[in-house]
Amino acid sequence: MSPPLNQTLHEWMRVVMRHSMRNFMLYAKEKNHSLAQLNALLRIHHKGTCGITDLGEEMGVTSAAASQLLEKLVQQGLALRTEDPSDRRNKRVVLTPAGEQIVREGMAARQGWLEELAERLPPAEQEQVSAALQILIQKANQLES
Amino acid sequence: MSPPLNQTLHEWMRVVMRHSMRNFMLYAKEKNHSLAQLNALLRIHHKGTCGITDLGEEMGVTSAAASQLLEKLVQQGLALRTEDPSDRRNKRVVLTPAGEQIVREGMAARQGWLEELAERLPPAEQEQVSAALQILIQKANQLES
DNA sequence: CTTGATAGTTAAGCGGGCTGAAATATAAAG
DNA sequence: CTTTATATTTCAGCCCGCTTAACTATCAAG
Repeated sequence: MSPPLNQTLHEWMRVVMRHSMRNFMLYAKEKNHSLAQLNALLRIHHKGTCGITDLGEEMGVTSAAASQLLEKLVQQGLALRTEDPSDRRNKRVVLTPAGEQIVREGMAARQGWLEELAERLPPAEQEQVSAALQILIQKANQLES
Repeated sequence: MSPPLNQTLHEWMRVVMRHSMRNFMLYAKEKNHSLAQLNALLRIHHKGTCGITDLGEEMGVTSAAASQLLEKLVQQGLALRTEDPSDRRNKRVVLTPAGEQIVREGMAARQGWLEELAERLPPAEQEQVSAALQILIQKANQLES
């Protein structure tokens, strides 16, 4: 019998946060991006395409801040701003391939330690862990839609 | 048969990062702490007690930066600096109860969505997930020591 | 006691992100 | 056409964190 899931989750997240936050900040510094920029890339990646105000709300900042942040991303060739033809007040924001690349790298930087860990598990346990995570993933997707 | 663990981990981390990063940044803003400060608290919490230079190395910044950052934490009553009696050049950094509290709150903010998700799983799946995460936790602790 | 190494602090300067307010452009309503 | 609302941008001013470089304090070796 395993400990209650709540307690296990708490402990697990402690481990995850310690590693992934550290790795992510080091990656940001190495690549000369700010955390705010990386977070914005992650948001845009997730939403697919969205307006500037949406983006700001999502990140908890004013639309002015979002606009300025986006400008930096555009200058770096990581994102694109295009007008919405149906209402030219709105802009549509999307990531460039370079922007998508940064998102992928950032993920990899954050989860490298986990993959290393996973490799050292015997196949049976790998199977067990994979099955359990699939449950969580599925439930998360379900709650989001 | 579940998908390969590597692929599952990748997908899982995408979900975790999206939620936990967002929640963490919103928490930081709400409480008027910077991410750098929260990260420092997390580091000190984990190392238990350490010198200023150590802390800087851990975070990937110079010792000057670490010293300044720490000063802010001390002013806010979140950390304490004491001299090492055996070598008074060294300082020992520890968290105050208020500092520990912030760490706990930050974790809670990051994992709230996960707990909500876990509650909606049937008991059998909760058990299955908990068992699998225990495997990962154990392996992580083992790799760290 | 002097020399040199080590740990930490302080100060100046730089760039980044945020806000509030003003400005611009577009759309919708009367 | 005028008015009002919406989406975004620009600007000034602020705070923050980082770095380099200079400085202080302490220790250890000769």
